[in-house]
Amino acid sequence: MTRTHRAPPVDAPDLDSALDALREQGMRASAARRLVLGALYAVDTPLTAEQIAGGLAGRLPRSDPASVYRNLEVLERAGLVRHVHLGHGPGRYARAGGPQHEYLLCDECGAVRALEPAALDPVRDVIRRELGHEARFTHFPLTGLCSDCAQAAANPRR
Amino acid sequence: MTRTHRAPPVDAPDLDSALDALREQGMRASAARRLVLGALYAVDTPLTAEQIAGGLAGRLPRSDPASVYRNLEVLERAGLVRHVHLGHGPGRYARAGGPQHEYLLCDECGAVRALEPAALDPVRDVIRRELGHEARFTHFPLTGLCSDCAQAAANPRR
DNA sequence: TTTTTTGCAAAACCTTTGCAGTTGG
DNA sequence: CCAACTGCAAAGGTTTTGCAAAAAA
Repeated sequence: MTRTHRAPPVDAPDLDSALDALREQGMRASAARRLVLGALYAVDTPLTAEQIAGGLAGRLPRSDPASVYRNLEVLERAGLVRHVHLGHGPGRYARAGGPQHEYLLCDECGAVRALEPAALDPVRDVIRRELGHEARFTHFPLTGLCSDCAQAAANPRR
Repeated sequence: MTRTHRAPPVDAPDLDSALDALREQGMRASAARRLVLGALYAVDTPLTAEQIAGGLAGRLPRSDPASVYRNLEVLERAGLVRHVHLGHGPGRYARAGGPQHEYLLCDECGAVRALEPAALDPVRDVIRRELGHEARFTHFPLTGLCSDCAQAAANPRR
C-alpha cells in the first residue's frame, strides 16, 4: 500500500542543510523547493499545501499549488518532510527532522495537543508488549477525549 | 471543531431496531435510509459511501451517492453509524453498535488489523494515567509498523 | 397535508497529471 | 547542454449543496 520508496528521516537543522541533503540525493535545489522548505522551516506547526503555496499569508512569495504538492511528495520521499492528518480537512506537512512531535486530538472539542516524542514512550512499550506493533502517532493523531472533555463527560453538569 | 450534535452510540442489534431507533429520534425511516443501513448490517467491515451507493456490487439496489452521504451524516448524528479513516482514500462507515472494533494500520505494508474492544484496554489505561486523555482508536487507527514490518526493520536481511 | 427526504445536476474541495517551456548543475 | 523541474490548465476522486419533485407521517 505504501508504494514509493521513502528515505529515512533526515535531520537537517536549517534550510541550507536541507537543500544540501536534497542535492546529496541527486535532486535539484530549485527555487520552488526553497520556498516549500523555507515555509516549513519558518514555523513549527504543520502547514497545509495551500498555506505553503500562499507564502504564509504574504511572508514569502506565493507559488503554484501543483508544484507545492509535487515538491512535498519529493521532499517526503527524500526524508526531509512528513505529513500528518489532524482530523478532517487537508493534510498538513512539517519538516521531518527536529522534534518528532506526535499529536493528541480531541474528538469532542477538536483540541490538538503536540507532545514531545518521549511522552508516549510508555504507551509505545505497552503496545509493543501487547500487540507487537511499533506504534507511531506522527501520521494519524492519538484521538479520543482530551482530559477536559473526558472530565466533562464523567461529571455531566446537571 | 466537532460542530453537529451527536447522539451516544445506539446498539441496534438488527436493521429493524435501527429503523425504530431512527423514528424514536423523530427521523423518517425512508427507503434510502433502509438501503444504507441494510448495507451496513449486511457486512462486518466498514464500507465506503461508494460501495453503499453501488448496492454492495449488486447484492442490494443501487442508490444515489448524494443521498448516501446525506444519510450517513444523519445516521451518524443519530448514533447509529460511525466512520473511520483507514489510511488515505475515502472514509469508511460502519454501524455504531455491536463490537466496537478498533484498528491497527501498518504504515509500511498497509495491513489493517481489527481488534476486539478489550484488546486495547491496557493501552488506554496507560494513556489515561500518563496524559489524562481517554483514547479511542475507532476513528483514526493506531498506526506504525505491524509486527512483521517491525521485525523486518530490526533484522534487515542483507 | 405538512414536513422531511429524495434524486439529479452542479459545484466545492483537495490533489494529481500532461505538457511545453525554463532552469540548475 | 540536457535531464530535472516549473507553471499553467485541465482532470481526478471524494464530498457537499441547491432545488423541484416525491414520499413519510
